[in-house]
Amino acid sequence: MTTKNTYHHGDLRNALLVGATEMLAQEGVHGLSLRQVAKHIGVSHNAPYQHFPDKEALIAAIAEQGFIRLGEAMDEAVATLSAQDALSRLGAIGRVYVSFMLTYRHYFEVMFGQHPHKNYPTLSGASIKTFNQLVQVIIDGQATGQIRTGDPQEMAGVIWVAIHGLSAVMISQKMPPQIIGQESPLELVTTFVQLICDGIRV
Amino acid sequence: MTTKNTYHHGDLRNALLVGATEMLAQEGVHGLSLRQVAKHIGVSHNAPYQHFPDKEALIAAIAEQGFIRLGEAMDEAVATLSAQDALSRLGAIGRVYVSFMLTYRHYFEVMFGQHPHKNYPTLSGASIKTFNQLVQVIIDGQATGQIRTGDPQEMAGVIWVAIHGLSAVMISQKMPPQIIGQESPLELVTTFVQLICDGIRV
DNA sequence: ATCGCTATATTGGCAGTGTCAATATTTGCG
DNA sequence: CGCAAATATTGACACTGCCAATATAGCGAT
Repeated sequence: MTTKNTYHHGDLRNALLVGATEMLAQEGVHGLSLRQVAKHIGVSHNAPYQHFPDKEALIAAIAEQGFIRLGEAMDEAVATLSAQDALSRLGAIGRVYVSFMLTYRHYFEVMFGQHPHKNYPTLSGASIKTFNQLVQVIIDGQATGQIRTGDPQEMAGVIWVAIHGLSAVMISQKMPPQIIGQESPLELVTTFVQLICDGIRV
Repeated sequence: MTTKNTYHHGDLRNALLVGATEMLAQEGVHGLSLRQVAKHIGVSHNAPYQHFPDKEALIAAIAEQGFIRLGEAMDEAVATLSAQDALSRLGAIGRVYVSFMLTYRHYFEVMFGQHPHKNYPTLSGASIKTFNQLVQVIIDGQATGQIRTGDPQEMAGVIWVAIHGLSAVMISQKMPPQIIGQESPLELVTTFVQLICDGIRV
């Protein structure tokens, strides 16, 4: 049933994804090895190449899953909050985003990692779809008059980019330590979102 | 003089840094190989280990240089603008930051790349120093009454993090393509900085 | 049922990598 | 001058991604 025969695994592509994600969680993207994943699953070191042309392609597939899961988490966080309360929704999204990245920081590495040039259409499709969820929250907020008029994509962009930057900085642990570690990460997100909403100028 | 003898290069540590930075610019961090750098310089494949315990240590040294150079560029950009004009200064810093990262995107990979755990004190020192330049601009802006009161580090944090996120998104080319490519990158920075200054809320 | 085609998986091999150990060369100090 | 420390070299090992050739399984058409 689950394992039909030694030959012809039957669900190798998925097993590879799961195994690679698991290994990624432990070793990070740097320590992710196709051969190890294959060995862990119990197939030969070349079996993965039937389902992914590259190591990079496997990584892209993991990244795609990451965007999908992030989108689901954002959906959950927003669903419980009224569309009337756009600012709370933004805060909730921010907290979900950061905590997602901090929890599964291997996803972060892979979702925004170093493979910009090549084209993975389904990956970029997933990322766009997730981003559009945030845009929708902005649009709703404008409809209820809580968010000023203006291009919602641009505004969503600012928020996304700021939250993303915050995650990046927290994960890399290389940037302003004055900021990191001062408050709890999630409180920090709330502070940031408020600052973005209110602006900095007097 | 410059090359004394075949043995004992004389300035290997620096030559390694230069060579590795060069190769990084061409191949990216993924394609950076200690052995290739050594060969390019003309030393044996193990010579680097006299000056860097790790490949990671070499990368950390490059990252440190990156922060230093970024700080210098920020200094130049701010120097020509009056302290009275805090908002222009912020815009200028944002543009310098993004254009630095876009121009030397290998630096970006390395400055914020995947080596969070280990400790490289001089690296983190360099990054803090650079960040503090931005904090100073905020403080000046508060002194002249252009920026609202509040913890300058927190405010600098928002800006830094947003600009950093913008760079990250632009480099990874994986996120909202609705945003990227719409305007020129540097115009986009200006827009973003304005949005951050003014806030999003009505 | 069997033939054959295609998808799937395997073995073997290659060039390249980071790093360890042992060795060689040079420099500089007593 | 001599010798220890610093610096560089050679050799080796396990590991990596990926290519080529081979083997096995599944499955529709006859």
